[in-house]
Amino acid sequence: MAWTDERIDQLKSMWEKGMTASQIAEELGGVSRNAVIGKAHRLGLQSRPSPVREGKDDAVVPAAAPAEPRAETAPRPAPAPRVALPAPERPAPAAAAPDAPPAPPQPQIRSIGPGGFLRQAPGETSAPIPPAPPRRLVPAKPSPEIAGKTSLLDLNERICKWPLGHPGEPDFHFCGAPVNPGFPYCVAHCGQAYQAQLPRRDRRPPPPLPFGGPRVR
DNA sequence: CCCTGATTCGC
DNA sequence: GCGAATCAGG
Repeated sequence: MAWTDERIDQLKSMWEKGMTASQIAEELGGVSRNAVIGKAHRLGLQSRPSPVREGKDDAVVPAAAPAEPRAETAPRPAPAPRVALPAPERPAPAAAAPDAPPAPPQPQIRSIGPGGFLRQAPGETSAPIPPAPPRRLVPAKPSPEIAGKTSLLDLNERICKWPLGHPGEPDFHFCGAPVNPGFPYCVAHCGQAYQAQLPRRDRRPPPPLPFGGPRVR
């Protein structure tokens, strides 16, 4: 899959929103997590707190580190906080200071409501029209019967995909046991899914189907 | 084990 | 430029 301008824009946008490389890769499709990370770096996107990178630095850095061990990598400023909430408190607008320049627009005191929207500030007359916080959409759980069972959405490389029940039934789900490595099913279901091929002479011809079933070669 | 991002290096 | 492999940490 090629890095088209559109996909690069999507990558930039999602990276800056703070989505993980895995999420971005999944969303874009056709690329791996590593590809996303590699591309992000090549694009010069700002790196983010990595579990690896921030291993040390207590009081060590300011104390004795004017000498740069590596002159190549520019010093990375501390990552900005992902959300900047308005200051919790503000002094009243300067009515007692006639000489003071006009106060810059003051951030309103707002609180966060359920769902992440910004509540209207007290005394605020016009609706703030809160920008909906970017949220990652996740599929809703289909039905209560499926609770605790392995649904289609739970499938991955390492759990058994053997279907139990039938699609459309309320409790249709999948086995979910750990797979037999290298196979899509657990050991038990591999036993059902795969059968040793017998020599021709040992094969029993299938009984004739009443409706003239699929042709057997 | 699962996950994360960073880095390297052969292509 | 690309991304799998690898590293290193949570």
